[in-house]
Amino acid sequence: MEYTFREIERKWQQAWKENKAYEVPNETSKPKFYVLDMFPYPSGAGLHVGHPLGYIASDIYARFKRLKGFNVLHPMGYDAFGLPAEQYALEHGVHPADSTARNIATFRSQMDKIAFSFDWSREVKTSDPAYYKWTQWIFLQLFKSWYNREADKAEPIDTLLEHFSKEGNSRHPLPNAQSVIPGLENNNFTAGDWNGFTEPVRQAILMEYRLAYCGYGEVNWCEALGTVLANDEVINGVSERGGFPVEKKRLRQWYLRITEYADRLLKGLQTVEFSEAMKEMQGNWIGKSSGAEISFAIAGYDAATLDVYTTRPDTIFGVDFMVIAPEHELVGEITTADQKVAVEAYIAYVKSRSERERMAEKKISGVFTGAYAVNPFNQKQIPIWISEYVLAGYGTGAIMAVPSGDERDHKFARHFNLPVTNIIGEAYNGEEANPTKDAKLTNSDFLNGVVMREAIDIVIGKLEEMGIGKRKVNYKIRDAAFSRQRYWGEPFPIKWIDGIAYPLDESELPLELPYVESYKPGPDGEGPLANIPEWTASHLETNTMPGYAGSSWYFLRYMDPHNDQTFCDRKWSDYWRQVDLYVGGTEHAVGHLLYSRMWTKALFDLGYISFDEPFKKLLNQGMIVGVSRFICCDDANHQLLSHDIAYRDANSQEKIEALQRIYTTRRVPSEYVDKLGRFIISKTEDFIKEFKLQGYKFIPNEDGIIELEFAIEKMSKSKRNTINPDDIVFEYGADTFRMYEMFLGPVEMSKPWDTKGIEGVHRFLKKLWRLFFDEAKGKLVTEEKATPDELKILHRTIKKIEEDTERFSFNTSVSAFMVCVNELTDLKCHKRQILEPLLILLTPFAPHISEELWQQLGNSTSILDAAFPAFEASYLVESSKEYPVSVNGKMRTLINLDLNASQDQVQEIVLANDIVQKWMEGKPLKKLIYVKGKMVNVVV
RNA sequence: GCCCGGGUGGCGGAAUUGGUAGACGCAGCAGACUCAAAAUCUGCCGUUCGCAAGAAUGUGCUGGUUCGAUUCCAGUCCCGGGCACCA
Repeated sequence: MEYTFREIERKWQQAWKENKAYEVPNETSKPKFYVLDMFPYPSGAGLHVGHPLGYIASDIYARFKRLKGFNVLHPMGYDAFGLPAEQYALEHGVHPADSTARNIATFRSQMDKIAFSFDWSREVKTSDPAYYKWTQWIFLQLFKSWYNREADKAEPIDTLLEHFSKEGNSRHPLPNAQSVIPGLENNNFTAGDWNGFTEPVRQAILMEYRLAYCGYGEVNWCEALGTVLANDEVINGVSERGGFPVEKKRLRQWYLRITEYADRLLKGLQTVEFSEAMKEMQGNWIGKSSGAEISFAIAGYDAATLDVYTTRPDTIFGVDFMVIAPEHELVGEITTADQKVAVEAYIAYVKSRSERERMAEKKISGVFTGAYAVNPFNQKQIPIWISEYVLAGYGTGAIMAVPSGDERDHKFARHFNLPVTNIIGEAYNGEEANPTKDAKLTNSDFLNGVVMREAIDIVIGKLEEMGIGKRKVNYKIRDAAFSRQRYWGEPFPIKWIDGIAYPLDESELPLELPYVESYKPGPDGEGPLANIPEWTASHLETNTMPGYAGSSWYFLRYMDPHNDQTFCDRKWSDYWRQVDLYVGGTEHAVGHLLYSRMWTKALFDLGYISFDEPFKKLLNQGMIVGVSRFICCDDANHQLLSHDIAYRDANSQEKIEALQRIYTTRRVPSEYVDKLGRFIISKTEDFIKEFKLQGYKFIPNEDGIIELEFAIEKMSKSKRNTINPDDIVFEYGADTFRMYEMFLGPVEMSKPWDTKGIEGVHRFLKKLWRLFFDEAKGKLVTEEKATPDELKILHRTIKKIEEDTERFSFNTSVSAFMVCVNELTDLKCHKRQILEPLLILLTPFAPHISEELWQQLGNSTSILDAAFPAFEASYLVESSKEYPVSVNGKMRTLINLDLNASQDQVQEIVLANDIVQKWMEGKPLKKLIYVKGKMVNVVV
């Protein structure tokens, strides 16, 4: 009997489907385990071999946990709303709903061929009204909540109303001190004020507290995409999708008040198992820094103080100038008449520069305002400058510049010839700033001789005493822009009446996205929904939610996917709780992962779930990159040459360079390349036709082969270097494909796809098959009792696979199978006692062949329900009495030492001494060291 | 510039975390079976010297700790990733 993988795989996939083998009950006595993949965005390109890497890893782990007796939730779905589908719609006139449905069907068929153990009965699609009903519902909960800083948690807005009507906002000042509320003189009000406010004023105030709120703000506007983007969707001044320019624009936007969660998002990182790199990235994004806010008096100007934020209050005597952002509110007021022209010119110049220019050039520029601040400790007058290197959006938009300690301040001082006060003695060399915290202060009045690190607290204490400063923590993270001027997203369940946002009633959900023929932008930066008369007539919000809305909570919906009464019954979220293992790429480090962590915390605060971190352990899979091939091309002579022919004489760098001037290269799509990376000769005609190379001739080498050059690149449809998993599965089977992807290397690592290596894994499965069947003799399996050597092989393998799989080392697991099968083949071991447990071990990796052989052994139930075999330590003890000995630190040989037999160390050493002495031909032994109970080291 | 990773054969990668480096696989070489091919099997496969047994050397580089270092420490050079006027 042969290993007919296509037939076997089709048969079992069918059987598992019919038996609903992967459906997971909520009600069971088993312990739970939740393994989740980041669900895909169903793009039109379909899956390539890089995509399933993480899915295979998580599938193996899920199946492994199932064998170990867990009730494993392992679902899959689609992140179906989003920009690309709409871009595609605009370009091709296909409705996003249609193209998305078609793409999902492709994804599904590709995934089915790889035999993932997903419970498809729990599938979710974020664009499904039954799903986004609850996305809208959660949005409403955020809208109807505020963050109580005293309790450090979100609460329903009603509790805030209670505070307001009893005591105004004295205990709960506006989260954003810079907020401007029309009709409210300053941002503080009493209970009496509150009760006297009109409804619009009250609503405007409440909006400033809501966790999901609408306001005007500087946003990242992308003209080409016609929408606003979140900070994490903008990279180096261009959009992540498409690379279009992004500019700052002031627009009405919805936001999530994620800043209120900054500290908890940071602290929560300590409770989850994310990679250090991932924690670092999130930590950077949140960007916590602590220091002080200091109010400087402005000479001759009493109306306001100049407030700066600094992490280094210890350097206060080194402040040589102040710098404020060009947008700073005081600019107009403090600028002296002399400087007015220069300042206005500078502000005009700054406005003329785009975000990108600013970032690309980093020119030192600025202008003096003519005004002076006063150092509160020594009354020194400090000039106030304006420069674009100070950002309006961070801290107070003003800094105290300490050129001896800060590189940017130092450059600025140099550029404008400002004096530099040295407050760190020899630690400052006069050439460049030294940001140390460990120097002793000089020129610093009462701080002279104090180490800077310690001076920080002293200064803050003094400032607080004087009432001109306070300890302050700052974060880089900004509230997340939550609206898109787009069609293909969740509509906001909000109605605008007389400028006030009213939430829809829960009974009105879902607010369905209307079907439209055109996705053209609406008027005045509004979304396409503004083009629909019925929509605007009902005063509905015309923006839609961003792509990350639906993905911020989908892991909860899988627990209770068909519930139409609530987003997820508390009973089931209490059972499944956190995702135990979350697998996905690093690209979502500061987007999706941060947002879903915030939503989880908010839902936790509001009492809807019982945990406040969604993902317990995060495994980041690497990318599988492609190998692109290029053919050497001699355009002058119309020849396409085998690489070795073209570069035959390239024995020096000069010659190589000379040849490179003669030849160019042309990209060869993967379908023209064989497994060994050579051009497939039979396709020359097609290639010439496709790339319009009429008259070109192919020049193979002596062996009739056309060798190609290669480069490692990211797989992409446009580069035509993708490998479709369907093709691999067709040629080798899903089991081989699964094992090979794991065998390539650690899951976390990026690596190039190399098709030729897959043969080895395929050979392994055939070899395994031959332990059970011989083509001529038929069934080989016997009921004979296993020998100790065979048992040793089995139990060692069980131990290794269990340990390696538990620590996600799937590549070494696959190797362990190969070693085991090689050894059993050598021993001609065909015993059921050995082979049956081996099949169970293999099930997570290669489910089809395992199930087939399992049934062939006469088992009546599915191997999916088998129990993971336990190893017996007794078989693992080394039977050999030989131990390695090192002499002078070098491992020399094995000698006959019975260390296990004796518990008495002295006896062992004597024994070793004896033998080693003999072995060393009488050379004296100076020292004998007993190490680790198994190793004897001798120093001569 | 700052912060994380990582440098091991021709290649992908192992090494129980301080104990015989190079498992497993690919590629390569030699052989068996075969009319032949495929498939399968066996042996060899870091470098240098040697007919061989064997010896020396070897985990980016330079030092250090140790009986013993791919593993720990210091310095240095490369490669990959992230952040980047955040005061």
